[in-house]
Amino acid sequence: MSRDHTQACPVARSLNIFGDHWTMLIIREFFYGASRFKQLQQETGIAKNLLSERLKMLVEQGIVEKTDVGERGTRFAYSLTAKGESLFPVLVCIFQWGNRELYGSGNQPAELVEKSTNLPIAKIQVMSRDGRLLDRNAVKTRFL
Amino acid sequence: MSRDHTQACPVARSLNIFGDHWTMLIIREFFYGASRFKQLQQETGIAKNLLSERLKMLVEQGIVEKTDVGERGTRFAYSLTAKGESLFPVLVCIFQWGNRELYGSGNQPAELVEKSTNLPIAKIQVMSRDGRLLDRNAVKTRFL
DNA sequence: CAATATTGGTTTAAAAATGCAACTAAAATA
DNA sequence: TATTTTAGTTGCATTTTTAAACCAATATTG
Repeated sequence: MSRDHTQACPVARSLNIFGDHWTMLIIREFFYGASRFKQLQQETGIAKNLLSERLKMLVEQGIVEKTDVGERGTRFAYSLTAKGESLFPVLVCIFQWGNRELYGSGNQPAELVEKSTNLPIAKIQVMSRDGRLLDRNAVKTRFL
Repeated sequence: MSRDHTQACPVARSLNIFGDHWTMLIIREFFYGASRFKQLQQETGIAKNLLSERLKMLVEQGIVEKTDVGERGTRFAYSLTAKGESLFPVLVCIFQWGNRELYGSGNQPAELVEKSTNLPIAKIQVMSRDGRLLDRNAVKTRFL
């Protein structure tokens, strides 16, 4: 990745971690159940050296854990930490945006459903704490 | 940006558009009210050639509009289209994740509040259509 | 148990993208 | 009219990415 953003902004700081072509795709694979290096590499199509670097970075950032699974060997499993799992809404949000805006209606390749009911999940929206829908003009950033 | 993802996945396709170091930061500036080239460049810190390229791409993608504001001149204003505005939840989601996970509690540089009340907005969450909270294990991707 | 295949990488070189500074033309301002 | 500002473009050095080859340890097969 290119030089880090230095701004004291949560968006800029987040982009320092997953603001690139591959990282969010790796995270997606974790949500789809991948855990091994090979899986991650094949499912995303990323080059092995980049995957290696990205995983190192994600482990450093506390987003991914690396555990030994080969009886004192060189076999490892990668998985999301709690911090990594908390990216779930971000991933869902990106999924939903792409699905709504990047395909003709009815041409979507997939949809997110609740496992137990098979029903589509709700559209993610920005709301007030008492449940009113907020459009972008109703929200501002308050600097602390 | 690097070579396009070819996967038929809404996440991969979205990353082809904003999966880089700068694009989401440019979008952030639009939500903060920027409209001119100079503003976007100064607030984000992006190099001018890159900003130029990114804006061209965003206009092509139908996310940003370029309008002439200088009485038949070379003065322009950029603004989000409806497609661009629909990135608001994605941006909010990234903001909230960064704010919760990347700073010690109480050290957040900013928070998102409702303009009219000054109260913090709700945390964005993944829910079923009837309003139940869904964790990542309760959701799956159904391919169509 | 020996031979083969798989995993989880590292290394290298070429291609592409980024960062930075210098330059420019038109328009706005003084 | 002179100066400044805007909205870029151009060129070059640096950094990243891509793709392929290579490797050691482990697991699987016969």
